Amino acid sequence: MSVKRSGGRPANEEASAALKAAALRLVRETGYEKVSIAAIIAEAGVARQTLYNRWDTKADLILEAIFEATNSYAAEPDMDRAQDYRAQLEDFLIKVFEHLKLDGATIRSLIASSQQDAKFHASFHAKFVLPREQMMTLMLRRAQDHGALSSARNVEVLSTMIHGAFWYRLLNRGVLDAAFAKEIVAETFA
Amino acid sequence: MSVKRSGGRPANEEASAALKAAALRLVRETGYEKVSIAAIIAEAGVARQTLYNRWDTKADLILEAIFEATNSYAAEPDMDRAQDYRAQLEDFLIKVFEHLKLDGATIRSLIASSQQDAKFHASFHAKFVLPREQMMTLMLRRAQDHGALSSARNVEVLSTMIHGAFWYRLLNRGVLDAAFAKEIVAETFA
DNA sequence: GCATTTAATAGATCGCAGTCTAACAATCAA
DNA sequence: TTGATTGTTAGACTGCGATCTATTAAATGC
Repeated sequence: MSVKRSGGRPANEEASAALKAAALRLVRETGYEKVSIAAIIAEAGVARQTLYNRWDTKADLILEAIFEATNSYAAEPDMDRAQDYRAQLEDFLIKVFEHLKLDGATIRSLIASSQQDAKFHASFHAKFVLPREQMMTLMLRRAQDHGALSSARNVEVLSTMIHGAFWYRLLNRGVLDAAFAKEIVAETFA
Repeated sequence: MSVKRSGGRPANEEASAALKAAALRLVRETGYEKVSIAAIIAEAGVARQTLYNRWDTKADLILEAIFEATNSYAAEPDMDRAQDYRAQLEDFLIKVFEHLKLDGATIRSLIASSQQDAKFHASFHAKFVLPREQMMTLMLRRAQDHGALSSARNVEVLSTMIHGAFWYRLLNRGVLDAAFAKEIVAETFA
């Protein structure tokens, strides 16, 4: 996949790492909108163009920084619970909500950015949105295959409704807690 | 409600109307992001400060322009169908989706703006989001009161899931058509 | 008329994301 | 060593939303 290239100065990997670290720290500390590119490159100690050599926009940088820091958790459903599908969904939602306490504000800003920039929307959707949607659909389908969920239900639509519910709460600054997770599960399996 | 005031040049109502008309036309024609304040005031033939005397931000102006142009339709559920609650919800969703074909892109941009500006979020939520959410909850509650929907369901959560589903589709450029409306209704009354 | 108050206007200014330029640095191939 | 290629740097520049300034205009009360 790597492009053939002969010669040329190699990109400085430390610069990339410093930029991601600076971006993540500043954004979590100060908030996406209040952090300027100038502040990020000052903190990372690199030139402005070095950032734009690697990422197209501020949103692309922050997405990658957040993604690397968080794709380790809140990503996989708990397989120890493979027999109790309601509990598995509830645990999964609780873990997602837990993560949103840390990065919810940033993710809201990334969703906003994705509405204003078609190119960023495509990469945000592919890297962040779609995998989570597919995982949810998979969980529901397994529940359906094992009879925990009626075979008459449309799991894709249900998945959209569940994801939609917490996007809606996130974007409208509603409460995202364990009680809400329980309520979603109750409606899903009603 | 109007503040007592003696003297002072009266605000020019034509300027407000011209600004809203220019904003609405340009935004529908060109798209929210591509329309500049400079273009709007040029089209309306007023000074920049005149716009900012009336609205705090571009988003506030566009919200009011869209709102005045559209709160007439897609706002009320069809009372002729007060006996068939599934059909009433389906019709309502279809009407909302129909409107989104015209202004969906603009509303996406307003949702994005509301994530980046707390003050605008408050007014967008109060004027646009909350009334629609309450209407949906009311429809579901009536269905529940008449036995069309199980009394065990939580109508607030259901309302969030339904609204969430089409926010999610809207923000992710998914298809919002009559088939999706039918599917949502099917899952809601499942 | 005259002082006061509020609007409208043109245009300068600010802050910030993103682009462009020109000089310099690090690598490979010959 | 030399030339080609790509990366880094500092800083100028652009575009746009929003603010600020100074001047002029339209209303009121005395």
